Amino acid sequence: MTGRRMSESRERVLQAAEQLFNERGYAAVTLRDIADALGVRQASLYYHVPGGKEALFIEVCEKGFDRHRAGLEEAIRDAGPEPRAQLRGAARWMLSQAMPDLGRMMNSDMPEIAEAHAHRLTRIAFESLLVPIAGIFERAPRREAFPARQSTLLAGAFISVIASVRSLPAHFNAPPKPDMADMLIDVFLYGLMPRQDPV
Amino acid sequence: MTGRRMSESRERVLQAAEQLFNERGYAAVTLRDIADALGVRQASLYYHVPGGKEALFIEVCEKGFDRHRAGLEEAIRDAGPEPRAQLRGAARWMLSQAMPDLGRMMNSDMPEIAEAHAHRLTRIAFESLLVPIAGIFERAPRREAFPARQSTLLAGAFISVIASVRSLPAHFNAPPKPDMADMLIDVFLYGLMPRQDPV
DNA sequence: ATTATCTATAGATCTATAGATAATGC
DNA sequence: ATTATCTATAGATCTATAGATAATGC
Repeated sequence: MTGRRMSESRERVLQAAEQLFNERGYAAVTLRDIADALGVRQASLYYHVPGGKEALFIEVCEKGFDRHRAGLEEAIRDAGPEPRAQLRGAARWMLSQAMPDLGRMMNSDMPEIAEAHAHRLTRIAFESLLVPIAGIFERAPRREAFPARQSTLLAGAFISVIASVRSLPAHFNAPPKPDMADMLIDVFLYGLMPRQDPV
Repeated sequence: MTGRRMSESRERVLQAAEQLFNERGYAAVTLRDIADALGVRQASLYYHVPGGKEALFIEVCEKGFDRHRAGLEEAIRDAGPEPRAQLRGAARWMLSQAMPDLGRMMNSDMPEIAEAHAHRLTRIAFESLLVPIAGIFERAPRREAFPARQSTLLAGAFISVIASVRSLPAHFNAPPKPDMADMLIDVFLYGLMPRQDPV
Protein backbone atom coordinates (compact mmCIF):
# COMPACT_ATOMS: atom_id res chain seq x y z
CA MET A 1 0.00 0.00 0.00
CA THR A 2 2.78 2.37 0.93
CA GLY A 3 4.70 0.89 -1.98
CA ARG A 4 1.77 1.52 -4.23
CA ARG A 5 1.53 5.24 -3.54
CA MET A 6 5.25 5.83 -3.57
CA SER A 7 6.65 6.51 -7.01
CA GLU A 8 10.12 7.91 -7.33
CA SER A 9 8.85 11.31 -8.37
CA ARG A 10 6.52 11.42 -5.40
CA GLU A 11 9.50 10.70 -3.18
CA ARG A 12 11.36 13.59 -4.74
CA VAL A 13 8.42 15.89 -4.02
CA LEU A 14 8.47 14.86 -0.36
CA GLN A 15 12.22 15.34 -0.16
CA ALA A 16 12.14 18.83 -1.67
CA ALA A 17 9.23 19.75 0.58
CA GLU A 18 11.00 18.44 3.68
CA GLN A 19 14.11 20.39 2.89
CA LEU A 20 12.26 23.65 2.35
CA PHE A 21 9.79 23.29 5.22
CA ASN A 22 12.61 22.47 7.61
CA GLU A 23 14.65 25.40 6.38
CA ARG A 24 12.08 28.16 6.32
CA GLY A 25 8.89 26.87 7.96
CA TYR A 26 5.37 26.23 6.74
CA ALA A 27 4.19 29.77 6.08
CA ALA A 28 7.33 30.97 4.32
CA VAL A 29 7.38 28.11 1.80
CA THR A 30 4.97 28.19 -1.14
CA LEU A 31 4.07 25.28 -3.35
CA ARG A 32 5.72 27.23 -6.10
CA ASP A 33 9.00 27.17 -4.17
CA ILE A 34 8.79 23.40 -3.94
CA ALA A 35 7.86 23.03 -7.61
CA ASP A 36 10.68 25.34 -8.66
CA ALA A 37 13.15 23.28 -6.65
CA LEU A 38 12.01 20.26 -8.68
CA GLY A 39 11.90 22.04 -12.04
CA VAL A 40 8.20 21.38 -12.34
CA ARG A 41 4.99 23.41 -12.48
CA GLN A 42 3.22 24.23 -9.26
CA ALA A 43 -0.01 22.49 -10.29
CA SER A 44 1.87 19.27 -11.04
CA LEU A 45 2.47 18.73 -7.35
CA TYR A 46 -1.21 17.95 -6.91
CA TYR A 47 -0.83 14.75 -8.88
CA HIS A 48 1.46 13.40 -6.17
CA VAL A 49 -0.10 15.15 -3.21
CA PRO A 50 -3.82 15.62 -3.90
CA GLY A 51 -4.34 16.79 -0.32
CA GLY A 52 -2.48 20.00 -1.05
CA LYS A 53 -0.04 22.03 0.99
CA GLU A 54 -1.26 21.20 4.48
CA ALA A 55 -1.46 17.45 3.84
CA LEU A 56 2.00 17.57 2.28
CA PHE A 57 3.42 19.33 5.32
CA ILE A 58 1.83 16.86 7.69
CA GLU A 59 3.05 13.83 5.78
CA VAL A 60 6.54 15.26 5.54
CA CYS A 61 6.61 15.95 9.29
CA GLU A 62 5.29 12.53 10.22
CA LYS A 63 7.79 10.69 8.03
CA GLY A 64 10.58 12.94 9.24
CA PHE A 65 9.81 12.30 12.89
CA ASP A 66 9.64 8.56 12.33
CA ARG A 67 13.02 8.67 10.65
CA HIS A 68 14.48 10.79 13.42
CA ARG A 69 13.21 8.50 16.12
CA ALA A 70 14.74 5.49 14.43
CA GLY A 71 17.96 7.34 13.64
CA LEU A 72 18.35 8.71 17.15
CA GLU A 73 17.61 5.40 18.81
CA GLU A 74 20.12 3.65 16.59
CA ALA A 75 22.77 6.32 17.10
CA ILE A 76 22.31 6.12 20.86
CA ARG A 77 22.32 2.33 20.92
CA ASP A 78 25.45 2.14 18.77
CA ALA A 79 27.26 4.60 21.02
CA GLY A 80 27.68 2.22 23.94
CA PRO A 81 26.98 2.98 27.59
CA GLU A 82 28.72 6.34 28.07
CA PRO A 83 26.37 9.37 28.17
CA ARG A 84 28.98 11.47 26.41
CA ALA A 85 29.23 9.03 23.54
CA GLN A 86 25.45 8.76 23.35
CA LEU A 87 25.01 12.53 23.19
CA ARG A 88 27.71 12.72 20.55
CA GLY A 89 25.97 10.07 18.52
CA ALA A 90 22.66 11.89 18.80
CA ALA A 91 24.29 15.19 17.82
CA ARG A 92 25.99 13.58 14.81
CA TRP A 93 22.64 12.27 13.67
CA MET A 94 20.93 15.59 14.09
CA LEU A 95 23.63 17.48 12.23
CA SER A 96 23.58 14.96 9.40
CA GLN A 97 19.84 15.39 8.82
CA ALA A 98 17.40 18.06 7.72
CA MET A 99 15.94 18.62 11.18
CA PRO A 100 12.88 20.66 12.05
CA ASP A 101 13.41 23.61 14.39
CA LEU A 102 11.21 22.63 17.31
CA GLY A 103 10.70 26.16 18.55
CA ARG A 104 9.59 27.46 15.19
CA MET A 105 7.46 24.41 14.60
CA MET A 106 5.57 24.90 17.86
CA ASN A 107 5.17 28.66 17.63
CA SER A 108 4.89 29.35 13.91
CA ASP A 109 3.97 26.22 12.00
CA MET A 110 1.45 24.57 14.31
CA PRO A 111 -0.94 27.56 14.47
CA GLU A 112 -1.17 27.47 10.68
CA ILE A 113 -2.61 23.98 10.42
CA ALA A 114 -5.80 22.35 11.68
CA GLU A 115 -5.79 21.95 15.43
CA ALA A 116 -6.20 18.17 15.47
CA HIS A 117 -3.19 17.70 13.23
CA ALA A 118 -1.21 20.21 15.25
CA HIS A 119 -1.88 18.26 18.42
CA ARG A 120 -0.89 15.00 16.83
CA LEU A 121 2.33 16.39 15.35
CA THR A 122 3.19 17.93 18.69
CA ARG A 123 2.82 14.57 20.36
CA ILE A 124 4.90 12.82 17.70
CA ALA A 125 7.60 15.47 17.96
CA PHE A 126 7.74 14.88 21.68
CA GLU A 127 7.99 11.13 21.34
CA SER A 128 10.42 11.09 18.45
CA LEU A 129 12.93 13.72 19.51
CA LEU A 130 12.56 14.52 23.18
CA VAL A 131 11.92 11.03 24.52
CA PRO A 132 15.01 9.30 23.06
CA ILE A 133 17.31 12.09 24.18
CA ALA A 134 15.67 12.41 27.58
CA GLY A 135 16.51 8.72 27.99
CA ILE A 136 20.22 9.51 27.79
CA PHE A 137 19.88 11.97 30.65
CA GLU A 138 17.74 9.58 32.67
CA ARG A 139 20.36 6.85 32.48
CA ALA A 140 23.27 9.21 33.13
CA PRO A 141 24.69 9.65 36.65
CA ARG A 142 23.75 13.02 38.08
CA ARG A 143 25.21 15.35 40.63
CA GLU A 144 23.03 15.27 43.72
CA ALA A 145 22.43 19.02 43.30
CA PHE A 146 19.96 18.38 40.48
CA PRO A 147 16.45 17.36 41.42
CA ALA A 148 15.51 14.17 39.66
CA ARG A 149 13.03 14.35 36.78
CA GLN A 150 14.17 17.19 34.56
CA SER A 151 15.23 14.91 31.73
CA THR A 152 12.68 16.26 29.28
CA LEU A 153 13.75 19.81 29.93
CA LEU A 154 17.38 18.81 29.50
CA ALA A 155 16.51 17.07 26.26
CA GLY A 156 14.77 20.20 24.97
CA ALA A 157 17.77 22.31 25.91
CA PHE A 158 20.13 19.86 24.23
CA ILE A 159 18.13 19.82 21.02
CA SER A 160 18.03 23.62 20.97
CA VAL A 161 21.76 23.78 21.45
CA ILE A 162 22.45 21.42 18.59
CA ALA A 163 20.02 23.36 16.42
CA SER A 164 21.94 26.53 17.24
CA VAL A 165 25.14 24.79 16.16
CA ARG A 166 23.45 24.08 12.86
CA SER A 167 21.98 27.49 12.14
CA LEU A 168 23.86 30.28 13.88
CA PRO A 169 27.40 29.74 12.59
CA ALA A 170 26.15 29.83 9.01
CA HIS A 171 25.38 33.50 9.56
CA PHE A 172 28.13 34.52 11.95
CA ASN A 173 31.38 32.53 11.96
CA ALA A 174 32.28 28.97 10.88
CA PRO A 175 34.33 26.28 12.70
CA PRO A 176 33.44 22.62 11.94
CA LYS A 177 30.07 21.78 13.42
CA PRO A 178 30.69 18.34 14.92
CA ASP A 179 33.56 19.84 16.93
CA MET A 180 31.32 22.58 18.23
CA ALA A 181 28.69 20.04 19.16
CA ASP A 182 31.25 17.94 21.02
CA MET A 183 32.47 20.93 22.96
CA LEU A 184 28.95 21.93 23.97
CA ILE A 185 28.23 18.37 25.07
CA ASP A 186 31.21 18.58 27.41
CA VAL A 187 29.85 21.86 28.73
CA PHE A 188 26.57 20.08 29.45
CA LEU A 189 28.21 17.18 31.21
CA TYR A 190 31.18 18.72 33.01
CA GLY A 191 30.45 22.44 33.14
CA LEU A 192 32.42 25.46 32.09
CA MET A 193 33.78 26.43 35.46
CA PRO A 194 36.94 25.08 37.06
CA ARG A 195 36.47 22.14 39.42
CA GLN A 196 37.15 23.91 42.68
CA ASP A 197 34.04 26.01 42.28
CA PRO A 198 31.19 24.42 44.30
CA VAL A 199 27.56 24.89 43.39
CA MET B 1 12.17 63.92 15.24
CA THR B 2 11.54 60.59 16.90
CA GLY B 3 9.09 62.42 19.15
CA ARG B 4 7.40 63.87 16.12
CA ARG B 5 6.62 60.55 14.47
CA MET B 6 5.65 58.72 17.61
CA SER B 7 1.98 59.07 18.53
CA GLU B 8 0.47 56.76 21.10
CA SER B 9 -1.48 54.83 18.51
CA ARG B 10 1.63 54.38 16.42
CA GLU B 11 3.33 52.97 19.48
CA ARG B 12 0.47 50.50 19.92
CA VAL B 13 0.86 49.39 16.31
CA LEU B 14 4.55 48.70 16.89
CA GLN B 15 3.83 46.81 20.08
CA ALA B 16 1.18 44.59 18.52
CA ALA B 17 3.45 43.95 15.57
CA GLU B 18 6.40 43.12 17.80
CA GLN B 19 4.35 40.65 19.79
CA LEU B 20 3.02 38.86 16.72
CA PHE B 21 6.24 38.89 14.71
CA ASN B 22 8.15 37.52 17.68
CA GLU B 23 5.56 34.85 18.27
CA ARG B 24 5.00 33.55 14.77
CA GLY B 25 7.59 35.12 12.49
CA TYR B 26 7.42 37.45 9.51
CA ALA B 27 5.73 35.22 6.94
CA ALA B 28 3.07 33.80 9.25
CA VAL B 29 1.82 37.20 10.42
CA THR B 30 -0.38 39.25 8.10
CA LEU B 31 -1.15 42.93 8.44
CA ARG B 32 -4.70 41.87 9.06
CA ASP B 33 -3.58 39.87 12.11
CA ILE B 34 -1.93 42.99 13.51
CA ALA B 35 -4.94 45.18 12.71
CA ASP B 36 -7.30 42.64 14.30
CA ALA B 37 -5.20 42.60 17.46
CA LEU B 38 -5.72 46.37 17.62
CA GLY B 39 -9.40 46.34 16.68
CA VAL B 40 -8.67 48.37 13.58
CA ARG B 41 -8.93 47.92 9.81
CA GLN B 42 -5.96 46.55 7.95
CA ALA B 43 -5.61 49.62 5.73
CA SER B 44 -5.48 51.93 8.74
CA LEU B 45 -2.05 50.61 9.62
CA TYR B 46 -0.64 52.43 6.62
CA TYR B 47 -1.32 55.77 8.25
CA HIS B 48 1.18 54.91 10.97
CA VAL B 49 3.53 52.80 8.90
CA PRO B 50 3.48 54.08 5.31
CA GLY B 51 6.40 51.82 4.44
CA GLY B 52 4.18 48.75 4.78
CA LYS B 53 4.82 45.33 6.21
CA GLU B 54 8.52 45.01 5.53
CA ALA B 55 9.36 48.47 6.90
CA LEU B 56 7.21 47.73 9.95
CA PHE B 57 9.06 44.49 10.59
CA ILE B 58 12.43 46.13 10.23
CA GLU B 59 11.57 49.00 12.56
CA VAL B 60 10.14 46.61 15.13
CA CYS B 61 13.27 44.46 15.01
CA GLU B 62 15.66 47.39 15.26
CA LYS B 63 13.84 48.91 18.23
CA GLY B 64 13.57 45.50 19.87
CA PHE B 65 17.27 44.77 19.50
CA ASP B 66 18.20 48.18 20.89
CA ARG B 67 15.97 47.56 23.89
CA HIS B 68 17.42 44.08 24.39
CA ARG B 69 20.97 45.30 24.25
CA ALA B 70 20.24 47.96 26.86
CA GLY B 71 18.22 45.57 29.00
CA LEU B 72 20.82 42.81 28.87
CA GLU B 73 23.71 45.15 29.61
CA GLU B 74 21.86 46.60 32.58
CA ALA B 75 20.81 43.18 33.90
CA ILE B 76 24.39 41.93 33.64
CA ARG B 77 25.84 45.06 35.23
CA ASP B 78 23.36 44.94 38.11
CA ALA B 79 24.13 41.30 38.77
CA GLY B 80 27.59 41.90 40.22
CA PRO B 81 30.77 39.99 39.35
CA GLU B 82 29.60 36.35 39.55
CA PRO B 83 29.03 34.67 36.16
CA ARG B 84 26.15 32.70 37.61
CA ALA B 85 24.39 35.84 38.79
CA GLN B 86 25.06 37.53 35.46
CA LEU B 87 23.60 34.64 33.49
CA ARG B 88 20.58 34.58 35.77
CA GLY B 89 20.08 38.27 35.26
CA ALA B 90 20.30 37.88 31.50
CA ALA B 91 17.87 34.95 31.59
CA ARG B 92 15.40 36.92 33.71
CA TRP B 93 15.50 39.73 31.20
CA MET B 94 14.99 37.41 28.25
CA LEU B 95 12.07 35.63 29.87
CA SER B 96 10.43 38.93 30.79
CA GLN B 97 10.48 40.19 27.21
CA ALA B 98 8.98 39.35 23.85
CA MET B 99 12.19 37.96 22.39
CA PRO B 100 12.83 37.05 18.78
CA ASP B 101 13.75 33.44 18.10
CA LEU B 102 17.20 33.86 16.58
CA GLY B 103 17.11 30.58 14.67
CA ARG B 104 13.81 31.33 13.04
CA MET B 105 14.81 34.90 12.38
CA MET B 106 17.97 33.82 10.53
CA ASN B 107 16.43 30.95 8.59
CA SER B 108 12.84 32.04 7.96
CA ASP B 109 12.46 35.78 8.37
CA MET B 110 15.67 37.10 6.84
CA PRO B 111 15.19 35.42 3.43
CA GLU B 112 11.81 37.18 3.15
CA ILE B 113 13.16 40.73 3.30
CA ALA B 114 15.52 42.73 1.10
CA GLU B 115 19.08 41.50 1.37
CA ALA B 116 20.59 44.79 2.57
CA HIS B 117 18.13 44.97 5.45
CA ALA B 118 18.66 41.32 6.27
CA HIS B 119 22.39 41.86 6.55
CA ARG B 120 21.95 44.87 8.77
CA LEU B 121 19.47 43.13 11.07
CA THR B 122 21.77 40.13 11.29
CA ARG B 123 24.59 42.38 12.40
CA ILE B 124 22.41 44.17 14.95
CA ALA B 125 21.14 40.85 16.32
CA PHE B 126 24.72 39.73 16.77
CA GLU B 127 25.76 42.90 18.57
CA SER B 128 22.66 43.22 20.71
CA LEU B 129 22.18 39.67 21.93
CA LEU B 130 25.29 37.61 21.33
CA VAL B 131 27.91 40.18 22.24
CA PRO B 132 26.63 41.07 25.73
CA ILE B 133 26.16 37.44 26.69
CA ALA B 134 29.45 36.37 25.15
CA GLY B 135 31.01 38.94 27.47
CA ILE B 136 29.83 36.98 30.49
CA PHE B 137 31.59 33.87 29.22
CA GLU B 138 34.71 35.81 28.33
CA ARG B 139 35.05 37.18 31.83
CA ALA B 140 34.21 33.86 33.52
CA PRO B 141 36.95 31.49 34.70
CA ARG B 142 37.20 28.44 32.47
CA ARG B 143 38.36 24.92 32.88
CA GLU B 144 41.61 24.50 31.03
CA ALA B 145 39.96 21.77 28.91
CA PHE B 146 38.13 24.38 26.83
CA PRO B 147 40.06 26.10 24.07
CA ALA B 148 39.79 29.84 24.53
CA ARG B 149 37.61 31.80 22.13
CA GLN B 150 34.29 30.00 21.97
CA SER B 151 32.38 32.70 23.81
CA THR B 152 30.15 33.57 20.88
CA LEU B 153 29.21 29.96 20.38
CA LEU B 154 28.48 29.60 24.08
CA ALA B 155 26.33 32.73 23.94
CA GLY B 156 24.37 31.33 21.01
CA ALA B 157 23.85 28.08 22.86
CA PHE B 158 22.78 29.92 26.00
CA ILE B 159 20.27 32.06 24.11
CA SER B 160 18.82 28.95 22.44
CA VAL B 161 18.47 27.23 25.78
CA ILE B 162 16.62 30.13 27.33
CA ALA B 163 14.41 30.34 24.24
CA SER B 164 13.60 26.66 24.67
CA VAL B 165 12.63 27.35 28.27
CA ARG B 166 10.24 29.95 26.96
CA SER B 167 8.62 27.98 24.18
CA LEU B 168 8.77 24.25 24.78
CA PRO B 169 7.09 23.91 28.18
CA ALA B 170 4.07 25.82 26.93
CA HIS B 171 3.36 22.85 24.70
CA PHE B 172 4.58 19.97 26.84
CA ASN B 173 4.69 20.38 30.62
CA ALA B 174 4.93 23.49 32.86
CA PRO B 175 7.16 24.14 35.92
CA PRO B 176 7.99 27.83 36.61
CA LYS B 177 10.30 29.18 33.95
CA PRO B 178 12.82 31.16 36.00
CA ASP B 179 13.52 28.01 38.03
CA MET B 180 14.12 26.03 34.87
CA ALA B 181 16.43 28.72 33.56
CA ASP B 182 18.40 28.72 36.82
CA MET B 183 18.80 24.98 36.71
CA LEU B 184 20.04 25.06 33.13
CA ILE B 185 22.49 27.81 34.00
CA ASP B 186 23.96 25.55 36.66
CA VAL B 187 24.23 22.80 34.08
CA PHE B 188 26.17 25.19 31.89
CA LEU B 189 28.54 26.25 34.65
CA TYR B 190 29.02 23.10 36.71
CA GLY B 191 27.88 20.26 34.49
CA LEU B 192 25.43 17.46 35.00
CA MET B 193 27.86 14.73 35.89
CA PRO B 194 29.21 13.99 39.36
CA ARG B 195 32.55 15.59 40.21
CA GLN B 196 34.75 12.50 40.17
CA ASP B 197 34.19 12.07 36.44
CA PRO B 198 37.12 13.62 34.56
CA VAL B 199 36.83 14.99 31.02
C1' DA C 1 -5.56 72.26 9.45
C1' DT C 2 -4.19 68.00 11.39
C1' DT C 3 -4.89 63.50 13.03
C1' DA C 4 -6.69 59.06 12.76
C1' DT C 5 -9.62 56.29 11.15
C1' DC C 6 -12.74 54.22 7.46
C1' DT C 7 -14.53 52.06 2.72
C1' DA C 8 -13.46 50.46 -1.65
C1' DT C 9 -10.53 48.44 -4.63
C1' DA C 10 -6.42 47.46 -7.69
C1' DG C 11 -2.80 44.32 -8.34
C1' DA C 12 -0.05 40.52 -6.86
C1' DT C 13 0.37 36.10 -5.14
C1' DC C 14 -1.13 31.65 -3.63
C1' DT C 15 -3.85 27.38 -3.34
C1' DA C 16 -6.47 24.36 -5.77
C1' DT C 17 -9.26 22.37 -9.73
C1' DA C 18 -10.33 21.00 -14.59
C1' DG C 19 -9.08 19.29 -18.55
C1' DA C 20 -5.45 18.56 -22.32
C1' DT C 21 -1.23 16.23 -23.71
C1' DA C 22 2.55 13.11 -24.12
C1' DA C 23 4.95 8.99 -22.84
C1' DT C 24 5.05 4.37 -21.13
C1' DG C 25 3.44 -0.39 -20.35
C1' DC C 26 0.26 -3.88 -21.49
C1' DA D 1 -4.94 2.16 -19.65
C1' DT D 2 -1.88 4.38 -16.56
C1' DT D 3 1.42 7.68 -15.25
C1' DA D 4 3.15 12.11 -15.04
C1' DT D 5 3.27 16.18 -16.55
C1' DC D 6 1.31 20.59 -18.67
C1' DT D 7 -1.84 25.04 -19.49
C1' DA D 8 -5.44 27.80 -17.97
C1' DT D 9 -7.96 29.65 -14.57
C1' DA D 10 -11.18 30.23 -10.49
C1' DG D 11 -11.32 31.77 -5.93
C1' DA D 12 -9.12 33.28 -1.80
C1' DT D 13 -6.01 36.08 0.48
C1' DC D 14 -2.71 39.65 1.01
C1' DT D 15 -0.33 44.12 0.37
C1' DA D 16 -0.89 48.61 -0.81
C1' DT D 17 -3.21 52.97 -2.59
C1' DA D 18 -6.92 56.50 -3.16
C1' DG D 19 -10.14 59.11 -1.42
C1' DA D 20 -14.01 59.94 2.06
C1' DT D 21 -15.23 60.89 6.84
C1' DA D 22 -15.19 62.25 11.57
C1' DA D 23 -12.99 64.25 15.51
C1' DT D 24 -9.78 67.33 17.58
C1' DG D 25 -6.97 71.53 18.17
C1' DC D 26 -6.06 76.14 16.77
